[in-house]
Amino acid sequence: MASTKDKILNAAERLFAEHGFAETSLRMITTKADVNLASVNYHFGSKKTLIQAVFERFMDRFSAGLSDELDKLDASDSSLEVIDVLSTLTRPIILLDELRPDGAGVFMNLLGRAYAETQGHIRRFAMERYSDISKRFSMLLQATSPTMQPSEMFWRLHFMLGSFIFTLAGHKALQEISESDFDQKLTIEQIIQRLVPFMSAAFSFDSNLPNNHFTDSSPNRLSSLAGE
Amino acid sequence: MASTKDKILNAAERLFAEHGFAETSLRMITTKADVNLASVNYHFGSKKTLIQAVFERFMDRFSAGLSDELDKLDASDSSLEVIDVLSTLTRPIILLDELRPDGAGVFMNLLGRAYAETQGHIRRFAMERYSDISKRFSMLLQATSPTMQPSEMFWRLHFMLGSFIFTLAGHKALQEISESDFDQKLTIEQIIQRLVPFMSAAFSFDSNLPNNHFTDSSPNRLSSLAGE
DNA sequence: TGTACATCAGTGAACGCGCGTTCACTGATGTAC
DNA sequence: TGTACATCAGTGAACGCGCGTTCACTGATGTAC
Repeated sequence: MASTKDKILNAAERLFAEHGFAETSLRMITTKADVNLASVNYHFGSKKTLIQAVFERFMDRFSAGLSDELDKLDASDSSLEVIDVLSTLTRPIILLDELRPDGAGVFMNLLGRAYAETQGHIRRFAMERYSDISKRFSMLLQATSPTMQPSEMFWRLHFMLGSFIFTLAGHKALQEISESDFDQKLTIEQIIQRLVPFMSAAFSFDSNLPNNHFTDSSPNRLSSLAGE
Repeated sequence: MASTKDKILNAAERLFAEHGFAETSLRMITTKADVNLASVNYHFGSKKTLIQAVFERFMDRFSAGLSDELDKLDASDSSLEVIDVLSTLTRPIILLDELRPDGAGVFMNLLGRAYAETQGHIRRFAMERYSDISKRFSMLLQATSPTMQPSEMFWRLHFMLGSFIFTLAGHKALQEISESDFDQKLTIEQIIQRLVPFMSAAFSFDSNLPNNHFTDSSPNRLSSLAGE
């Protein structure tokens, strides 16, 4: 039998992802968890710190999984390509999804909401607590593209992050449309396996090379910025 | 002097983007708009339909702008590349941003929240009302990549949509980090001008060609799916 | 031209409701002497 | 071994508050005869 604390966390993570933070009441959580209303404030202090605890529990599992994958990458002696680094995200996400129903979707919803916060107190907390793993990841990515400017790397990382969060947070709706329109029900794993090569191709794009016709069609400030 | 109805819409769109739908009360809106509390229900019927009206007003301006750009593209006789189609998104977004303070950020926030809705009543409404312009856009994109499977196109469109929404909705935080870390304050336009070529490179990636080493490193279900 | 009625935009105050939080309390287990 | 006290997990009921919505009403403008 799970402890009261765990029962609250389990119920909360489902409901937060389903309805959002503000739209989920403590009464909904405690009813679903089958615990006393006051026990949330007893164990977590407030609704705000409960949200933080739910996010933290997911993030810890994810970053542990990612850490394992990065270890494997460090151990291999072949030279790293962009796709090798991005592929390390796959298994940690799948693991979350297997851990509990729609784990990946719930996690990405929480992550998206954390990022969307205007005040950003969760984001600030996350950037501090998980700076090691995120630095490790971006150093490996940097190594695959040694000539890329750090600022360009920064923007591309966030472009990519947006795709991952948006797609996986809303994967249920997308899967439904895909099934009704194309008779093709993709699993989460298959979605990620489309997303990873797609993003790798974008990452590998060299904005310094005028090897494309884009630069002719409009003034391209990209190359001048990235090249300075 | 703006009408009461417009004053409500103006105040609401700012506050929704800043605090979200649920966290913005009608009292906050009517105070900011300097109108009577009951006038929201008088003009819009309920909070729910007010949200819809705010979203609709933004979306109408955006789709009108995009329609103009697509007209220009139809008029040109040169053969279209992916980047030409994606570039049509730039000006309509900039126009929203010039229309009112942080217009692009507010719009993308609303769009993101509309997509994140589990029940999706806004999404359903949007898909119906704006299906013409979105079909027109995706047909042009399809034309640049005639061999791409429709299902692959569908997923890539949403991967891209995620990047746009996520990046522009949170552009203020990203701009701040960029400025403090790289001494480089990008405008919205400059962000889009990094995003568009990045995404174009991803779109142009041909998953059917085994011209990359990716397929060797792990079982690649992509090519088999896309190639059937 | 005058009167009666209808429509419309807006208002001030109140409604009931669900919310997060608090508080006094219980009962079980552990610790000190 | 027995007693007193402390700590901990949990509970039931109530608290005050802010919420969206409603309602009776006002005053201005338009329309019919």
